Amino acid sequence: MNEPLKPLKPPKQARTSRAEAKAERRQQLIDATIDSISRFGLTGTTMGKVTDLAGVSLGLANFHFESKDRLFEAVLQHLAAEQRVLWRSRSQDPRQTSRDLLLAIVDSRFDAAICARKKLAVWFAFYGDASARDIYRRAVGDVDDERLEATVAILTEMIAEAGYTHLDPDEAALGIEALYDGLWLNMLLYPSDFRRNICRSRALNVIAALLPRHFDTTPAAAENAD
Amino acid sequence: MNEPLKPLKPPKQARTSRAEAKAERRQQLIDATIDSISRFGLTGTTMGKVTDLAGVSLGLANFHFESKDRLFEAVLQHLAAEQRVLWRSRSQDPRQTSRDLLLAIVDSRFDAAICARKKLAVWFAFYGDASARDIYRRAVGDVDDERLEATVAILTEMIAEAGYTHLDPDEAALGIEALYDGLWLNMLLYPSDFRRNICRSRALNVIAALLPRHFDTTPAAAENAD
Amino acid sequence: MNEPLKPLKPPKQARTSRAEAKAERRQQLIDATIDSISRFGLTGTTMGKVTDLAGVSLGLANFHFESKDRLFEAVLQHLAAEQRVLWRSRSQDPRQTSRDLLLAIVDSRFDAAICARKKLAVWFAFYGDASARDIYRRAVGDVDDERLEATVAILTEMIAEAGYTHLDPDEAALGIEALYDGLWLNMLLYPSDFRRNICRSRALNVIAALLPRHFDTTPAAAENAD
Amino acid sequence: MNEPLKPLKPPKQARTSRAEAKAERRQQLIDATIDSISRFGLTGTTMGKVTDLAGVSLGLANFHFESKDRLFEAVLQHLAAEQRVLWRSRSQDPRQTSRDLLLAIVDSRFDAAICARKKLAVWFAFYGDASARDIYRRAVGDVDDERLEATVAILTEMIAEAGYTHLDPDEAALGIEALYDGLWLNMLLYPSDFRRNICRSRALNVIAALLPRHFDTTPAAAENAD
DNA sequence: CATGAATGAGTCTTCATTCAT
DNA sequence: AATGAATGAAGACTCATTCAT
Repeated sequence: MNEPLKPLKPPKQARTSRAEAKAERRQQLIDATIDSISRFGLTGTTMGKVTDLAGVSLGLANFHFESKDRLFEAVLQHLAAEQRVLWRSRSQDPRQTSRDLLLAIVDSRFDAAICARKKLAVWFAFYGDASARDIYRRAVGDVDDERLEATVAILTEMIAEAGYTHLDPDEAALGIEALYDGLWLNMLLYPSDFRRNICRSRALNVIAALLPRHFDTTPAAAENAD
Repeated sequence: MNEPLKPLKPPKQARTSRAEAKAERRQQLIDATIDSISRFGLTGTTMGKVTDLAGVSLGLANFHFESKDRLFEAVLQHLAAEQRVLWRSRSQDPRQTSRDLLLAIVDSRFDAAICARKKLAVWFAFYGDASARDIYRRAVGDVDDERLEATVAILTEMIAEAGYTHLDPDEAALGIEALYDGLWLNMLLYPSDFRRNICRSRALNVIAALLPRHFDTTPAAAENAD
Repeated sequence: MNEPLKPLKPPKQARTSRAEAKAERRQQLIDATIDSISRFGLTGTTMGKVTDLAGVSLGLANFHFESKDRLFEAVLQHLAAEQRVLWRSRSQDPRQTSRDLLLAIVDSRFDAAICARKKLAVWFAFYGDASARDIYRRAVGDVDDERLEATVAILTEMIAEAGYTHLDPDEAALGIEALYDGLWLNMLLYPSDFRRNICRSRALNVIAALLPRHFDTTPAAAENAD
Repeated sequence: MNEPLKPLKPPKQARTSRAEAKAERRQQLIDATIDSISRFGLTGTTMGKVTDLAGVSLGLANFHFESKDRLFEAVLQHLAAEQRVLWRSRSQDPRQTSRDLLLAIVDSRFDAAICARKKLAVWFAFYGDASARDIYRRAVGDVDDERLEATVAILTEMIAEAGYTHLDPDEAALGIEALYDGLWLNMLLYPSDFRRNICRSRALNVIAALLPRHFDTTPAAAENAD
């Protein structure tokens, strides 16, 4: 418990410009914060631990971020942006079908870099803390909405294509998004039982049950879609 | 911000025996803790706030529970027991079909008393806090397992009844349980958009898609099952 | 650390009169206090620990003794009285020489029951605590003075008998009494290195050096005097 | 009783380097702790009183020393080091006889700076507190041993020089060291009756009785040796 | 830019004492 | 007599934030 925290990375490297050095410091602190939250929780994350992990002095965190809350906000924005960029980069091709676009969302949701255990811990730390929930909504509410709307649009198209009558795209989108969250929670709470790839195919299984005409419904096929 | 916290209940009532009075005090403190966690988060919940809300002196919390952690543990055990009792009481009748038994789980998961916003906040507070996760597992891991196993057993029976070949009961059970959790998260984060009944039927929609022979697949029918 | 404290003695025994039962309870609490101080120090001795060790309820200590300080005072008085009674009982015989009387003091100072480690711990606990020093002086100052005066009287006689000219009885008495205390401290701090009998003969060695005509000065002889 | 504690020294002085300022602060806190223990005992010494006496903020004590126990350890180390340095500085000269060397020990034991009442109180506070005894042994056990061994060596030489046959150097060393402790206790408990110089010569009287060939045995001579 | 000493409010926990039963 | 629930003041320690260097 009292062992000193080891910095995540070697102290310094060859710098380039002034602005880049500054951005580097910020990122260093954000990474350290993610690390700390995942290890000690939001409660247990102190400016001291963050700066220790980042290998910088205590004062520096308050210099780059105005306060602890601002630092937390930056962390969430970083994570949301990371996920958004990945998703967008996989949804660029105009030749993609609606099925491709839905898979792009699933794949970015269950990408190895995205749902690293550290990062899941951060998300749920903010969900779980009443006072941090405001930070959450302020920082990533828009990104959440954007992705949900995209899912609705995709499902609307798929439902039209398949001619389903019993499926409401809004309803289905909300159900699917909720499913992702639930699976993320499983990965966080029981990481050894719930590996990333298994959860991804589990999500696809449910999606396949909802949209049988677009997805082969045999488990084997779902695995292949990986 | 500094306004004094009002006690949840009138200070005292007609007492009975000494032991009952003690149990009453314990419950009073547990209720106050739930209230505090939902309002201020795990981070923001202090012994002082809890005892203020309970309308008792600061020292009493440490007298009845040995420490803050033990108090938290008691809170989780209370919540888990409450849900388990409700579920069990709805699964008593030997004439219930497997469909009935599955509905009993859904109904207790989305029961008004169970998913009161306060209580959802408590669950996710513990999910989200790294150090509280141990408390969570210690306090309710068994109950979680029990319910999951029951779901697997029910689904195994339903799959056999319906003759599905593409559905694995373990997989489906994990998916469904994850869905509940995800919907709970929605209720917590966006309570005005995600009302309890809507989430319940949203869960049933997905279940119906997975098990079409047991559940009518039209949304209207799902609503009726309420 | 958290193991429950076991009561020193079986809870109750056949009572006799009312007054005796009361005295018994008091002694029970005094013994428990000695035990607690020796194990946890004055700082670490709480009314709760004392009553746990005594196997009685918390309220009882405040019933028999008015406060913690009064309890402590009673403890010191008990210890001082015990030692005084032993010394007096060994100084009864009118045929005793001055040498015998001095030995009676040494023997009661290094009696097994008197310098049980527990009790040494209590003495030094009170010496060492600034605020407890008043309690100490109030409780046993008189007994200390009485024994010192007796020593001075004995030494005065011995010096006269031996015809020493270089020895002041007051000085010598103070030196000898200080020596006892120093040896007691050794027994307390390093109990395995400083056994009671060794310390007793060590005291006698110094006394023998001061009063060679009354005490054989060979170590072997000192041992024999035991 | 509630009068505010006055800082021991004027708040600030001309500073030098950063590191020196830090060491100064540490010493300031150690001095304040000695003051507090002597006035209020170990029990009555709180971090708040210490920092008040030092004229610094509460948090600073935990910044410089990790905890109350560490602070106490530092205090003992300081006192032990102070005494050791004094003794060593008086034992430097190679021309010193064994008698000189023994006097150097006595003189540092009864030096005005060393047995200031404040400091005596600290020593006995640690002797008397069961839980503090570990701190004591850890902090100064080695220094105690070193001085005892030196005394044994000196006595061995003196006994050889004088050709005593009845005196064991180990025994005599332990007796003499115990005597110092007992005299210290007198100075602590009854400061008005037991002044430092009187105790010093009282110690020398006993030493003279043990080693008559090295020390003149008349009281007057002993006083002269001051 | 960067450091880290310093502050002081806030939190958990302990504990002597009281008092209704 | 005896119990033990209840009180509330007090203490150790933490930590976000500031600021002189």
